Amino acid sequence: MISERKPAHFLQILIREDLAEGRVTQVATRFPPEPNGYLHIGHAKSVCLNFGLAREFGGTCNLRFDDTNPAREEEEFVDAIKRDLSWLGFEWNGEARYSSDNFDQLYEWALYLIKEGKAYVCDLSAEEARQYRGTLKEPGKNSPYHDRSVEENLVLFERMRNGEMAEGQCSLRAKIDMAAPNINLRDPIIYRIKKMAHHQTGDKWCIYPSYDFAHGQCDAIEGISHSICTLEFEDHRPLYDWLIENLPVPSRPRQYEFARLHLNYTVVSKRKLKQLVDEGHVDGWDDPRMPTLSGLRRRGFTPTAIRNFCEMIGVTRSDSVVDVGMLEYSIRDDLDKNAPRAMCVLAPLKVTLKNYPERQQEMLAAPGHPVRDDLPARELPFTRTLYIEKEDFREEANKKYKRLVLGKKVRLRNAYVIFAEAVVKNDAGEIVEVICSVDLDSLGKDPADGVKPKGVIHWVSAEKNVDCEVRLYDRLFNDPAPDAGGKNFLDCVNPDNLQILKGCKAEVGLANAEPEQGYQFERNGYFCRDSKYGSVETPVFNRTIGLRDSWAKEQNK
RNA sequence: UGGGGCGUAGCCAAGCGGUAAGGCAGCGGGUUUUGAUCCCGUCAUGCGUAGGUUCGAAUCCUACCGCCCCAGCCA
Repeated sequence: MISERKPAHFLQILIREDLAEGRVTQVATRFPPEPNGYLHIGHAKSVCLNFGLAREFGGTCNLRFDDTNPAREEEEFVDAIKRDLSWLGFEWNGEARYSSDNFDQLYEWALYLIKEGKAYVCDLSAEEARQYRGTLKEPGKNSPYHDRSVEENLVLFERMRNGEMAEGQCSLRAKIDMAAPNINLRDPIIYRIKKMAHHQTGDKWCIYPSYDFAHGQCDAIEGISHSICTLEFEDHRPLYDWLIENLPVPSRPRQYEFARLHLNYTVVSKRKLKQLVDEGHVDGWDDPRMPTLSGLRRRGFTPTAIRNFCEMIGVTRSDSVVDVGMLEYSIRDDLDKNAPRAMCVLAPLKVTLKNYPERQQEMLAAPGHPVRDDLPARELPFTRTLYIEKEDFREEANKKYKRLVLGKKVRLRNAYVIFAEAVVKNDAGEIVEVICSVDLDSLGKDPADGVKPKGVIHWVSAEKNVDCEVRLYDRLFNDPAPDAGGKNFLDCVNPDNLQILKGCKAEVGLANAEPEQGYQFERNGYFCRDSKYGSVETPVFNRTIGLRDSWAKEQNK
C-alpha cells in the first residue's frame, strides 16, 4: 500500500477536538438499528462509521436495538442483524442492548417531567393534535389539556400505564412551545398507548416511549459520547438537547448527523425491498440481486470489499448519489487480490485434439493465483477432448479477435498451444465441434517456430469436469434513479437481471467449493457457490461481478 | 422572510485567505499464458450565480439561485 493517508472527515476532526479540549475523555458510539428489517448497504455505512470511529479513537461501540415500537419489530430481525454485523467484521461492546432495557427508567423520567410541570397528558386525538400543531408556516396553539395540574397528570399517566385508557385516547406530551418554528418542539408526544406485547418486554407495558424520548436518554444511560445519526434527524437535535437538559440523566451525549448513502441503480427503502420480495421480483431478502447484506453475502461480496467501499465514499453532510460502479470496483479489487483462480466454461464447445491419444490423461499444474504463491496450486486433467467457450472460436475473424480461429492457433491457459484444423457442424449448420492439433512441445514455453499465439483461452477437460449451473446477474434496475419522484420503481426493474446457464463445465477442483468462497473464473468474472441452490453433484455458482471488459467496450464502439 | 441543512469534474471527495489532493469512471500508451491485474500518462484557468473586501478568494462579506429534510401517537 502506497496510498497516502486519507484526509480526516468532519466527525474525525470533531472528535479529535473533543478529545484535545477535554470535552470527551472516552469515545463511545453506538449502532442503533430498529429490529424491523434486514441490514442493507446503507446501514453498512453507518456501521463502518460508528464502529470505525470507536476503533480509531480507542473507544467502544454498542449495539442497541431501538425497539420502542412493538408494532413494527420482531425477534427474527434481531438475530439477522447480529449475524450481519459479525459477518461484516465488527464486535460490539458487551452484550447487545435494547432501548427496552430502559423502559423502567424512561417511565421514571416521564414522571419526573410531569412533576416538573414539563409534561402533560393530552386527550386530543391524533387528528386533533395535528390541527393544533399548526403547519410549517403557521404556529400551533396550546392543547386544551396543556395546563392540567401535576397531580391530575400523574393520575392520568398512571391510568395510561395501567391499561385503563384505549389506544389513541390520550398521550403524554412534553411541554415545550407550540409556536416553535421547529415543529419537533411543538409539545412532542413522548409516550403513547399500544396495547400489544413487545418482543423483549412481553406484556409488561401498554405504553411505549417515542423515539425522541428514548433515544437520547438511552445514549445518556450507556454513556455514549457521540450519537451519530443521519441528516433527517437534524431537526430533532433541539428536542434531543432539551430532554437531556431537563432530565437528571447520568451523562450528556451529543448528536451529530451525516448524509445517508444513496446508490444509483439501487433502492434501499424497506418498503420497496419488501415489495420486491413479496411480489416475487426476487427470491427473498437474501436474493443475490438484493442490496441487503445477506444478499450481497450470498452474491459473493466480501466484508472487506464492503468496508473498503464505505471508506472510499467518505462521510459528509451533503446529499449525494454514489455510483454503484464504486461498489463494483471494491469487490473486484478485493477478489482480484484474494480469490483463487479457476476455469469454467459457460457455453461449452467441444474440441478434439486429433494427435492426442485417446484414453490418455495427464495432470497439468496451474497456479492458484498469478501473484499470490500462498494460494495452493491446482491440478488440471488434460485429455483428448476438451471444452472451450463457444464465443472463443470463429471460422474467420480479423486480427483484433485474439482467440481460436480456423487455420490459426491459440494458447490454452495453463496448457498447450492448439491449432484449429476443421469444424464439425450439425444439420442446422451450427458448429458442434472443432478438430484441432496440439503442439505438445508448447507447455510452459513458446512454440518451436517462435510464433507466439496472440490469444489465450480457458478450457476444461470434456472427460473430467464438474457439471454446474451458473447464474449471471445484472443490475436489478436499469434506471439510475428508480426511486426518483414520479415513477414507479417496479417499472425500472431490469428484465434481464438474471441469466441462468445450465450445463456449464468447471474444473474438477470446484466440486469442493464452499459458499462465500470467491473464485475468479478466469476471463469470466468472480463467482461463488450458491448457499441455497444446487446439489453436491451439480453446484450452482453465482457471478458476483464480471471482470472489467475492454474487449466488450471495444466492440461496442 | 416558517425552520433546518447542502451546493468543488460524469460520480464520490479533500481544501478552512497564498494560487484546485485523492479515488471511481473515461481517454491514450506499456507489460502480461486472464482482452483481467499491474504500470505510465491524461482528465476543473475552475469551486451554484452576481457583486464586494483583499496584493491575493473555493475559502471572508452581501444578495440571489438550486437541491434536500420537517406538519406519525414511525424510526
